[in-house]
Amino acid sequence: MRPKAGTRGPSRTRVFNAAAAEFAARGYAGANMDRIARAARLNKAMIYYHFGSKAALYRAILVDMFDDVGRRVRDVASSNASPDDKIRAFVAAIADAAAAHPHFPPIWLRELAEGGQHVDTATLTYARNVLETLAAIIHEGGAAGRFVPANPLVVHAGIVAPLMFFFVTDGIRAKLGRAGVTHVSNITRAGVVEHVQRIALAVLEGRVG
Amino acid sequence: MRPKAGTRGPSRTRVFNAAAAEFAARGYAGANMDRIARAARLNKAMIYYHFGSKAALYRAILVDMFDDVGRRVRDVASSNASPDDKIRAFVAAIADAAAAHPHFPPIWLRELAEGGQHVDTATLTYARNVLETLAAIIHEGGAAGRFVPANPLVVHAGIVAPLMFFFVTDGIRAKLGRAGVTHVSNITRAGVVEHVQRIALAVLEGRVG
DNA sequence: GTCTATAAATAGATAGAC
DNA sequence: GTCTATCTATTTATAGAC
Repeated sequence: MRPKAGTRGPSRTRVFNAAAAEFAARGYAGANMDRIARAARLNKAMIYYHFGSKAALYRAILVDMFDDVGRRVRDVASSNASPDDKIRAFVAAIADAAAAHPHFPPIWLRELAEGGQHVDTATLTYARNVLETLAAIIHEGGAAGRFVPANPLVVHAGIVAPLMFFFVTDGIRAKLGRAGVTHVSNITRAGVVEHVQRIALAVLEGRVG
Repeated sequence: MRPKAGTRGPSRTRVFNAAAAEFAARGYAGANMDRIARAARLNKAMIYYHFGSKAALYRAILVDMFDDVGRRVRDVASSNASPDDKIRAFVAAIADAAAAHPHFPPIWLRELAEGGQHVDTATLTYARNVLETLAAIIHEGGAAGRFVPANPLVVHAGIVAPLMFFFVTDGIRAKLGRAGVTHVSNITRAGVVEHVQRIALAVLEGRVG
């Protein structure tokens, strides 16, 4: 197995982490190589020494992200929990991955917004595996007579979309709170995860209509 | 040959439409003033003549977007439909606004991803009004004994997040389809809207847990 | 209102020393 | 592996003619 990004030498790791933060905050086009170099406490030439180009650097971050999510999700599917618990664990796994890689939600959201422009075949395969894993859990639950038939892509979107929204709207929720909107502060990560788990199960168990 | 849609009308409108498409496709930083000018079949100087700067042009599009969504949503709330139907109409209104302004979902999603960096006070007020309108409908349903208490922000996210995902993932869904993922083609706008309506009502009527 | 031409700044990428 | 210096292309923005 390829070593995880971040274990391959101090300067490469520093570049990787600085770049992840920069891409998350400003997007691919908005990201600036000079700023990444400064944040990594290195010079710009070192970025090109380690990664070759801005695009390659970005793709390395994408692959690292999906690699991790994929691993977590596969662990869930290969456990011998009940289908219900696997769905709960699937939701938790996505949330855990997002919490472990704070740059993940903004980067992924932007990638969606631009139609997966920077997603190469390798990255797409990782993303696809996450989806297929969920599909397998749904199928398993159907075979066990616990789930009704459901489109895996729709269920997936119903899980990922609200979670990404939650992780990404910290800043905006704070802005709304300062603008006088109530109900802002009593939204917690655990609460959102539980909410999403319940909705996913209600859908899969045919309790929504 | 007839001008392309979006290049008709007075020059200010042409700039506006071309810019909306460009910002949607490439984000604020990725958008290019030359490309906007070409798409509007005008020269770049005209953009500055009409809007002054790239940032001002972008903000004009943001305000226009939220202004329209706000109008549609207010119409829903001020009708005398039942709370259930108002929720259904609220969901449909968001989807209609997104369909009427195809640039809306990608721009909004990116804006979320960067924490509302380009959202000024005016835009925030529009966004806030949409939320308060939903809160009012929820409150009304509660007073009528039809809805259980629910956090409006959570309900709002549960509606908007999946809808935005749907509108924004056309390209990626096509990519996934070509990569062999099944269940991709039988996702329709109407189906997603109905799904989201049902989930929102299931949540508000206390049927999810 | 509309255009051409260009200034001024920025940013991705590379050369070459150490 | 790390650095400084720089090349080259791109891009926001403006000047000024018509």
